[in-house]
Amino acid sequence: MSDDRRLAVLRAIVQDYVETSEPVGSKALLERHQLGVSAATVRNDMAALEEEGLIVAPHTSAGRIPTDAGYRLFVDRLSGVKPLSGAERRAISSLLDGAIDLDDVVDRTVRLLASLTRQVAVVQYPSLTRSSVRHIELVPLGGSRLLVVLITTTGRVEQRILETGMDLAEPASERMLASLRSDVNGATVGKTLADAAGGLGELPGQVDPAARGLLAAIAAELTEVLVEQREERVVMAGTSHLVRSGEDFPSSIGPVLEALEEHVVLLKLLGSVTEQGDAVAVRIGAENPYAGLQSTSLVTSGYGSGSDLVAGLGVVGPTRMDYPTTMAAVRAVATYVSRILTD
Amino acid sequence: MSDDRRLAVLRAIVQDYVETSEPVGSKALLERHQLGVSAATVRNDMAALEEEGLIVAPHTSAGRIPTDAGYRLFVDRLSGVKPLSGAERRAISSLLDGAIDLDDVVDRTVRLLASLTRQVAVVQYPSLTRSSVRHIELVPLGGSRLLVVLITTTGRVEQRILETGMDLAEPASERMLASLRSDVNGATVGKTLADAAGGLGELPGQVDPAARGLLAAIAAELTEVLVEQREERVVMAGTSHLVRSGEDFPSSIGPVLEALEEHVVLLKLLGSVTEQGDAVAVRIGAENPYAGLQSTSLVTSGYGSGSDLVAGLGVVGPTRMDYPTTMAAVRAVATYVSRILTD
DNA sequence: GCTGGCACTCATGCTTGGTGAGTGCCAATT
DNA sequence: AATTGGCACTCACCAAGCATGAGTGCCAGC
Repeated sequence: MSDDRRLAVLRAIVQDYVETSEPVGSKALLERHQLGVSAATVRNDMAALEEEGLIVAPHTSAGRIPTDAGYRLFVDRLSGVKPLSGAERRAISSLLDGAIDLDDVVDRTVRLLASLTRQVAVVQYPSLTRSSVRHIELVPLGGSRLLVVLITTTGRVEQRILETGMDLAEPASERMLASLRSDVNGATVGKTLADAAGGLGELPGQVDPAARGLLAAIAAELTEVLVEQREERVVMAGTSHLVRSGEDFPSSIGPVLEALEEHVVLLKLLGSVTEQGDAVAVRIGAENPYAGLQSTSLVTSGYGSGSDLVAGLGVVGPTRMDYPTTMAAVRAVATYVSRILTD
Repeated sequence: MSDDRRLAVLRAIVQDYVETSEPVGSKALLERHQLGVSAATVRNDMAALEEEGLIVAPHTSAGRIPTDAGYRLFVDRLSGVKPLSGAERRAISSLLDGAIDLDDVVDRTVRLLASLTRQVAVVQYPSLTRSSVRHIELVPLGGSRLLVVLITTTGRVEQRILETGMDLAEPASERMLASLRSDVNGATVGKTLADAAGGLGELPGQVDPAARGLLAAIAAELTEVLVEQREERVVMAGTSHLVRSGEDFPSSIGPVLEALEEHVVLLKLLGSVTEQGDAVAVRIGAENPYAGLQSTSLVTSGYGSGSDLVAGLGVVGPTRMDYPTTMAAVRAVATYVSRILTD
């Protein structure tokens, strides 16, 4: 019994099932693929594949559909990554090249990915923890309020408003603020965000005692932004594509939508991806730890400027998904966005 | 024939249909409401209501359901606004009081509104056009790039990065920047955003000729932010609730999701609302100009700090909606958020 | 103007029987 | 030992038929 042919049968089953969304039987397989053997032989192979847990029959007299494990094998060993068409490449570059700032890049990316894959696209904002400080600005507002602005190398801007309890309009305060500004910048600029938080901690000894209270407040605020990275954001597009592939979800798309709205979940999923380098990662069905996403697959990739990956992006869809095409699209978009961010 | 009773019948039909989501017949009506007349009489009234286009029968031997016009009449004349329960009030205040900054307020508001109404909630960020300038800051980045930060009275921060084409690290540039900073602020602070754009236009005559080019670039950038308000943002939550009420949509929830993803559409809808003061506005079914939302209703309200309304928030759901409760929730959340923003 | 009664309509749900896709197994062939 | 053709068998699916009953419109009487 040839292992090769069995795998060829699995590949054919996955391809047909993805295309037709109907369980595929031995006869249909023979018509659409040149396997060079008879239907009975294919049936024997299918029985073996079912034995190994790679395919199942939804009911007695129906064809087979791949299991999660079947898709996994397909992705790992049976599918090349389909190259994108020229039109698709052009669409990517022309759309993303028109972006005017970081928000716009992210927005265009997520929409592009959604329409390219016809699936739900998710893009994480370039993460704070992996970028470094470019500038910190202190801006006195009216009265005693102080605006703290943090600018990162990835072009992201974070701001917090701080109640200082002292009158910032006084000349003394202004001078103090100016020196604080240069001290804080000196202690942080160029460092990664985690290091910068440390740098701030060592500062108090060197500054004017009168400014210490203020510095402490500023440091606390910045540390919160820097370390706790509360503000990690994701954007999403293409949720309406879920409806189209609604039959693929056993119960309903409700739980899926709920899971997707829980941004914390998405961040976890994308976050774990960036640790794997910039390769496209695929998580299939129950490989996924979150209840609402048990019958979905994720195709994700890290992206970012230069060599350090700062965030993840990807696509969420039914396990019955055209993996080669989706993986190609995710990879292409990730590399293109990375290139744009590097400039 | 008593007009009053006919309207009472309409009210009863709307209430029952909203609750049971099934066409309501004359018999069911008698059981659940004390109308003091017989089924036959109710049937006569229903025939009259159908004549007026307020209700329809989906097919011959079924009860009646309200038309858009029927809901309209119900909302305008037949429904009080249901007061919120104490628990709901407490939930609103405790949840929103915990917010730490503007982003967080908006985020919590939209989630709160979604879970309170069990519908899709939409919240527009406080609009630029209706707030005024609190501060403008110019921050030189590395090389020749300049960061322009705009802070509004509503606490919103907008930033743009500008390629100036000159070396900003030079002492001369620094001095120039300092004077520009005060000039620009002098010409804009305290003005509404539209007026501020005008103020910037009059500035060039008064400044150092060497700085004119830079000023023009800054002014152009700010004008874009100020006037074109490109960055108006909306956030959304509770899309999974659409699935639950899926049967209420004739075709599918697909088009609805698509329309909701088109933020421009949402902005238009919410924008037109703020012109009507802070009353709760209801748009029912086909009253709505957008194709995807023809079978949905919107319940919206303006909100904002003090007397000037700066943005809209609301709820999107099927026309078969519990209007009194939804309107109460929207109103309560709008007033509470307004109060928070005013502090 | 209201009511009870009555004939009529028609969506819905259930049962029934037919159809066919697909399978598993076996004996024959290479 | 692997492959193949043949064959009996299983069920999901569909369409038709039928019963049910909710709901209606209309009419004659109060």
